[in-house]
Amino acid sequence: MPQKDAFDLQNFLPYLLNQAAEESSLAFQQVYKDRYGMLRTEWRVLFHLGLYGRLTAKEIGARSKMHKTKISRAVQRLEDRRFLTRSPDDADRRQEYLDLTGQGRAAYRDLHGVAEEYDKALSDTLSAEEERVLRVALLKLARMG
Amino acid sequence: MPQKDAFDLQNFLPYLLNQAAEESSLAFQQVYKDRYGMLRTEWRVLFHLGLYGRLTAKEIGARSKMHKTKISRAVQRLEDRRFLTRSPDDADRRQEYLDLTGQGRAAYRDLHGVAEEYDKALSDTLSAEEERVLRVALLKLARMG
DNA sequence: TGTTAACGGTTGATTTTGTAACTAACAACA
DNA sequence: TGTTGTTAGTTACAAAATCAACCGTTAACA
Repeated sequence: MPQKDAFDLQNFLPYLLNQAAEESSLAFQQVYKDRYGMLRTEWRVLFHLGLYGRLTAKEIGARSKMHKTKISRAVQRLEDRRFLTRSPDDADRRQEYLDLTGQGRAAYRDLHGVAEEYDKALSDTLSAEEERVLRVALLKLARMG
Repeated sequence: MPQKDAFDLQNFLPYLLNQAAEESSLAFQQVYKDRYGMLRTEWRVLFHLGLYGRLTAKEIGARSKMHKTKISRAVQRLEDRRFLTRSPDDADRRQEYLDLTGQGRAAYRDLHGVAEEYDKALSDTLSAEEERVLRVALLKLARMG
């Protein structure tokens, strides 16, 4: 009993967004995994530190909306692999500052370049107007702007 | 050493898509989880069968791009909970046909309605033109059209 | 036919995530 | 100060995703 129905999966925004997100992250994911053995959470933490400099785990959480346990584990792994260091905050000893190491900054610069190129390649599959509207709409849906 | 940089995370399409996808699936996820104890993979299998009728696991894989192990386990769980049944294909005994049970169809109809309403609510945060362009762009990025 | 390769689907081991409970430090205020 | 509540971050355990190896069937073709 196939339902001929106007509303199918491809019209459902959450599904559509998920498919587009998955498809569009695939190739980039491969790069940070192959080159640096990183997971998505680790790449995100690295990017935050590369972009904004010294941050605490909490600040990364506020910006990225990742859960604190994810961040905690990503920081742990990045520290193990010498991509970042921690330093205690003497004013509030519950938290610690995170800084990229030289190696971390090198990885960040490398991946940042790859991301920028990759973003350009994706944008090139769209018209200028499509791209502009897409970014605005996504920001709204992600409630980031 | 904060890098003042034009290209930050919020400009990176895969990141933006991920954030929008996550944010926009949250509320709907809650519904199929609370009402039917389903996971995302299970909801997807249910929807495919509800929309297109009898299918094999392989056909679901081709349409949804989910990995076959995910589908296998989702089918297993849906069968355990009496949302679908399997029948052997005598012409090719490697595969089996999947059909929703009455209970499965009822769950599908319910969730389909919820999805449609939810999609409408999401669309309402966008202008008509934004919505139109967004859907086209997402289909392109997901390589579905 | 007999052999080999490919296919649909499942299973098991490992990795990753999610949820809750926890520790240590700080804050508020009697 | 002392008590109570909150916060930053970690850990333990359960749930889920991933990956490779696997089983039984079918296809290809010598």
